[in-house]
Amino acid sequence: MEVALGKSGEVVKEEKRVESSGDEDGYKENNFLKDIKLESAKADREMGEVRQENQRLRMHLNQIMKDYQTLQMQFDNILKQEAKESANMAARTDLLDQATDEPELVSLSLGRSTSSEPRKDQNPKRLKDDQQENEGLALRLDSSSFEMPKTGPSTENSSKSSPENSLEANKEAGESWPPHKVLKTTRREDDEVLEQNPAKKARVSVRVRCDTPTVSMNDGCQWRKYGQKIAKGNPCPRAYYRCTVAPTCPVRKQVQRCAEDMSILITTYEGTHNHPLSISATAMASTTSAAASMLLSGSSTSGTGPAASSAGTIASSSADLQGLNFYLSDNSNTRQYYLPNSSMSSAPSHPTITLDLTSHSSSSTSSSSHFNKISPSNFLSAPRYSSTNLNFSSLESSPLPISWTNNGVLNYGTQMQYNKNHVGGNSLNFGSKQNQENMFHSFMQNLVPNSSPPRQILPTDSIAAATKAITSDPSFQSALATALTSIIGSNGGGGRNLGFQTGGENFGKSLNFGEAFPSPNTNGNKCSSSYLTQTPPSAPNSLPASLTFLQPLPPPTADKFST
DNA sequence: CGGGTTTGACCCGCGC
DNA sequence: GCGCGGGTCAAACCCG
Repeated sequence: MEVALGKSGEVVKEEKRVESSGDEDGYKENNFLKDIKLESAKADREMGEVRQENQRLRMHLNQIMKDYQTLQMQFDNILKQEAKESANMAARTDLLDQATDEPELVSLSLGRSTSSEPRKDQNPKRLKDDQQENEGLALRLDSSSFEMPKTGPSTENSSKSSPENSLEANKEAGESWPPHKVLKTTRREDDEVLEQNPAKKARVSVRVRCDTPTVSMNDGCQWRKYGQKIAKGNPCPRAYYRCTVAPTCPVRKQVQRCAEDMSILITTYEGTHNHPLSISATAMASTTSAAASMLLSGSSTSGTGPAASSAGTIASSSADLQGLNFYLSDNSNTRQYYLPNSSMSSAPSHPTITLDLTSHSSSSTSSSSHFNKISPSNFLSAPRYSSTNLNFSSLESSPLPISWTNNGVLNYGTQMQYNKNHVGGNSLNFGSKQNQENMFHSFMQNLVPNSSPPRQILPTDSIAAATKAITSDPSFQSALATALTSIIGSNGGGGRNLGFQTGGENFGKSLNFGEAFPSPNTNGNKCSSSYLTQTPPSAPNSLPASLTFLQPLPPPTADKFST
């Protein structure tokens, strides 16, 4: 009994305890409810904040969309304007061709050119029109090598306007360089191919200022040196490199220092990469391809009688010329043509474009002067050669006009010139002195189509500011158009590779502005070519459909390339 | 040992 | 036909 009583007593106690505990639970419950209410209120407040933030973001988004549409409209206008002016350019090119009477070789040069490397064009003149087009685009990005996530009307357009796109794959296969061990045995085949496809490969020569004795262009590709030669008239040997990224890659390049100014490094690219490129290599490929397409389109207007099919190329080429300060001159008769300051002539062999990235101040040490004053004999000794030069140099008095802030806003110096004085009125001086190279390099580096997802998400203010700057500044519009056409025109068909069409409809959607436009090269490489930083091989460039302005690429991991 | 560089020889186109 | 010059080959060499 006691036990039972005791037990019952315990039970009672336990019940009381339970009651008391029930009271505690009730208290806790109340507190919990209070907490819930508090948290609910807090959540409401936070939700309100989130809503406000959401609204702000929405407003920002709307603003961005507005800016985007504005930009897109401006881009369309630019394209239309360029289309008009391309007709003028074609007409002038015809005049030029009549004057030169030297078809096929058109050397395009960015900036003044003291080119001491007269090119001997050895291939016969028997070119078919379509082959000319192919040749002209020899250095453009190979679309077949890339996985294009985006397809669309641009594909049709490009395929229509540039039948060479479809031909390029075959051409690639045809002129692919065999591994050097089988070079000899297959050489005849190559010759046959060349005979069948006598279109001379377009060459793009890049002149950069490089004070360091051993540094050469680090353009993102892997090169194997296969020869060296002392060229006549130049004490500096010319080195021959072959692209080794892919064993069958036909791309070759020549590296040589300018005889007149040893600090100037002349790198000549020839051929088309038939493999994915790194981002930095893509930048160079874009640049060179744009120049090549321009060159080709220019040559297509030469006296050899381009087919009507080249008209599209002409248009694209003229578009490429937009915003670039380049010079037309004819070496053969010491004549200068001022398209937007360009010199153009032709020779029977490799069409060559020279991108002169040397600063004007540096060039003043050489015998050549600014291209506005240059005598054709200064850059091409042989009368049969001529060149078209795209000049990124500007007048001496023009300090560095452009800088990018961390906000992604492009700042123009007050002396940024949007020169409309010249015929065609499309010259754009990218500033002078040594910084211009960096500017261009940064510019090019950030024009690299980027397929890799790691992309800086910008503060909307930065985007809006950048967009605003773009939409409001005609100079940058021109520069942007130039950069775009360097990609669009690179495939001669309106950027099929990049997944946007020249109409700009798709373009804007893929245009991203990185958080910061890169500062000039920080890797200590004195070569202006250092902007082409080598990217890790793990970043294959399936050519993206986006044009991305990114933060500076990491410094090159290694510069294997030396002259 | 493999890959890249060096370097003399060779090929080929062009001009005389 | 010959010489010149650019471009390429390939064995030897170098280097990590």
